[in-house]
Amino acid sequence: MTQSPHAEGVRPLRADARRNQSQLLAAARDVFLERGVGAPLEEVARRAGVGIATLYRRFGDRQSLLRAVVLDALVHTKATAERALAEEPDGFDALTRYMHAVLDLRVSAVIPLVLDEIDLDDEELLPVRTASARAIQLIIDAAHADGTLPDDVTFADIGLMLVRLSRPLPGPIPPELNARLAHRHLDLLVEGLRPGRHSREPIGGPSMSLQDLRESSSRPPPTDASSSEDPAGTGTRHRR
Amino acid sequence: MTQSPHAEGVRPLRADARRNQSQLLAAARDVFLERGVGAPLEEVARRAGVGIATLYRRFGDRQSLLRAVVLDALVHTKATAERALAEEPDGFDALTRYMHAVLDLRVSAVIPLVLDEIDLDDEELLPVRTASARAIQLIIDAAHADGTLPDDVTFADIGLMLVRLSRPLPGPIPPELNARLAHRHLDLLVEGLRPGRHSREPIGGPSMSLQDLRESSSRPPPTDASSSEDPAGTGTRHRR
DNA sequence: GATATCCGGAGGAACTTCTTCCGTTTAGGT
DNA sequence: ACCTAAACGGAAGAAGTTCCTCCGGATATC
Repeated sequence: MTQSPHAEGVRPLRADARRNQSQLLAAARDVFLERGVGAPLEEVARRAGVGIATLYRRFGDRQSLLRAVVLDALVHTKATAERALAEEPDGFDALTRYMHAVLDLRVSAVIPLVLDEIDLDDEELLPVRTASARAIQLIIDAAHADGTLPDDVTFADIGLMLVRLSRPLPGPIPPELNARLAHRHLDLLVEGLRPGRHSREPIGGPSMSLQDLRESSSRPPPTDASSSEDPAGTGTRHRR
Repeated sequence: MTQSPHAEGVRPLRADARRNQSQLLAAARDVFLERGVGAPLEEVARRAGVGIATLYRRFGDRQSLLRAVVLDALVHTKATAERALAEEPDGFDALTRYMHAVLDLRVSAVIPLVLDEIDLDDEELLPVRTASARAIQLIIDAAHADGTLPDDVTFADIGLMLVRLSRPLPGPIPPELNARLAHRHLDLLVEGLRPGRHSREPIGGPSMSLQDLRESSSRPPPTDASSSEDPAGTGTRHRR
């Protein structure tokens, strides 16, 4: 996943080892998000489809694994933010796009999770962290500047709402539904609850009743009730 | 906390026992919310300020405790919903008020949490559950009816957003700040992100920078940057 | 086809959590 | 003020998890 900037002199990993490493990283991100940073490492290994020994071989201990997950998250977040700002002329559009993209990374909630587990201020993490924060701040500044985002909505608001939206909902909800709900709820936040806004399009994602919700753990989620697109249900399409 | 409908023939609990029971219930709710339903019962007891034996004396096992927490949650939710609907003429106002009140109960996220741990369909829980759901649905219907809530915003949307907002944010955030942020983020959802809405008042709660956020685990949260009220910082004041 | 690199899973050590038991404390009536 | 049934707390053995290393076997790469 990460294009690891392999230091010179150290021979690169064998192909299978590299593959396992990135699978472990992805699995760790998901497991830590779902069950907290104290989750059993055996579950991480299992979900990555590798043996526990491989996890210990790639990442010496829980700390290193956490650090790697965070580093990965920061790098991707920064790239995502920069791309959004570069490609969307309107500040609000850039912000919206950034937020949806970050949800797909399933990454924003990792940083607060590890806050009392690892040191974010060391020389490896600090620069990436600063750069990432700056990239996000640029988007927010842009949205403030062209008046499309109220001044009292700040960095922390955006970041924390992303944390709330990124965390998988508790209970036996299938991951795919969870992802679609996250995007729908982001739409809800972005478009607001009140009606009568300038020609509001219907929000994306499944419009579910309590009944639907109850059945969602067994059956596949209902097709979008309010809109027609995304028949394949890839789960990555959404408004805007 | 609950006015337990003491069955006849069974002598009522002694005063200290009753107090401990409700403290345990509150502690259990918080601990399960923070660390999941698998959290050590010893921590529940510690937070309730009682010995572990007392927990086992009041609630035979983890299951019973979970059931009691859920029951408590449902009863309070229902009451809150009914009060909101009765006292607010406007549908949207009722909904908003209900949502803020539920956040204060710190209760909505418990139901999904226990979904695969206990049976919600038995004869004790089912009626309360149905009644509670109906009360909420009434509010939503009212808001739909007088056009203050878009039709495609459903029961599940409201419920799940409350779950997201009720769960304490991960990381070392003091509980009091967590509560204020939850209300602020609800305001964000309710009022939306876009500016220029009909004379929007500033949203409540701390308007924080990344810096503020970082320091929030050690220092007390900053006084509201955007508004002046709530100098005592009781944490229960918010917009609307 | 040789070999350095990597893999998986078993298994003992260490730790966490559960749950009961019993001597001590306290509420509430007289 | 005193008595007693009711309730309490914490210690401690049992049971269950999780950690982490070691080694025989598999596989990528030259």
